[in-house]
Amino acid sequence: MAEGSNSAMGGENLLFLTDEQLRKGIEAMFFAYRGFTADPDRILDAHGYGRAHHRALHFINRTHGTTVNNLLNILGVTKQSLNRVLRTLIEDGLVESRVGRKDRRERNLFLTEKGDTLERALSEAQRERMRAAYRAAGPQAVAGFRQVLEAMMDDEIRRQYLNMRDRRT
Amino acid sequence: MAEGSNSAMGGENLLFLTDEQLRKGIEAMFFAYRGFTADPDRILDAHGYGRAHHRALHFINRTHGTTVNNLLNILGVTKQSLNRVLRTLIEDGLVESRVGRKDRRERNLFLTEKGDTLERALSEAQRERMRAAYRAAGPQAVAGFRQVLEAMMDDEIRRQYLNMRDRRT
DNA sequence: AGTTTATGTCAGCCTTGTTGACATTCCAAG
DNA sequence: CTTGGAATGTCAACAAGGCTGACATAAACT
Repeated sequence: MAEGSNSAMGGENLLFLTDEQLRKGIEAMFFAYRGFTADPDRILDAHGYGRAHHRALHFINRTHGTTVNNLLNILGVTKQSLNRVLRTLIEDGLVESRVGRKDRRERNLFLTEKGDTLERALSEAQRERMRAAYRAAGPQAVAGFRQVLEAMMDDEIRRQYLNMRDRRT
Repeated sequence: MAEGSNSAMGGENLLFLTDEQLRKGIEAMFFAYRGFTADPDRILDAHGYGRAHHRALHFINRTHGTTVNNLLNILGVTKQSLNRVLRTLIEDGLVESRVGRKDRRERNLFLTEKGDTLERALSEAQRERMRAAYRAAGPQAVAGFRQVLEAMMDDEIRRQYLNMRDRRT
């Protein structure tokens, strides 16, 4: 089923992909990712946090009340690594960890107002860059952008990604 | 094609960009980048190298005979950091450092055959994923993908990126 | 001759990833 | 009710790869 999608373009020539073009795409990913993280990095730095904190804040905000285990799966790091970050966020009063009501072994994670404020600042910086890029590239491009990115994810991850709010545009 | 993309082409054009959509794009970047680096990471690991080595190999291959300084600009790290990586690559016989002919203070960097072999293995893994993603998404999407990524880079970087072989598709 | 540039290198620090070991809590199956 | 195992937290140790600062050379420039 994955095949046959080509026909969509009226039998158009199906991607002549030279190594050159592919390498160019690879470089585009590399450089764009740098830009993508540059703005939040500056804000984080001013607060004494790193990218790991940003990721935690982002996904806690995304899925209010998520458990630690769920967060581990999404982030793809070890619990020890996440825990270090999480601990400082909790100590600093950005994140609240509540004992689960159904299963009291679990902890449900929430942003405090303070945490929400920082998350908002970080994501606003990032959204602003994304918005600008989208504007510069146009609507057609935006659709293509998402399609390629999604196709590039590992299967397991893509499922999680698609299940995260907003199913399909 | 129906030019102008959407319907509205008037003044404040197109793109209703909800925060939701922007956040979704941000997550797509995050997850896709993970997939993007997953395959090379496995190969690198087997050789006892890390992502930093991959980046060095990639750009030395891209611009044969580049100087250390040039590489520093492209990679955006300190010379100490690059040097650590470069030293092991030279010691292991993957990279050759020749004294500059015009200016003998400079070192020109080249991949040895061994270095070329590894670079090829790494980039082939990455190109394969990129190729698959492109195929799955279609030609339109590919163009859009590159456009958005380029718009997302910092200006300075974008210039370097565009000047790197293959000027514009 | 004196200054600047390109590179290398030593030392030390930080973040964020890893493993392994172990304690605690507490759900759920027997 | 006991117990196995899941979910979580935490301690310790280590590695990669960023960073800064200081200093050494050699070559080029003025």
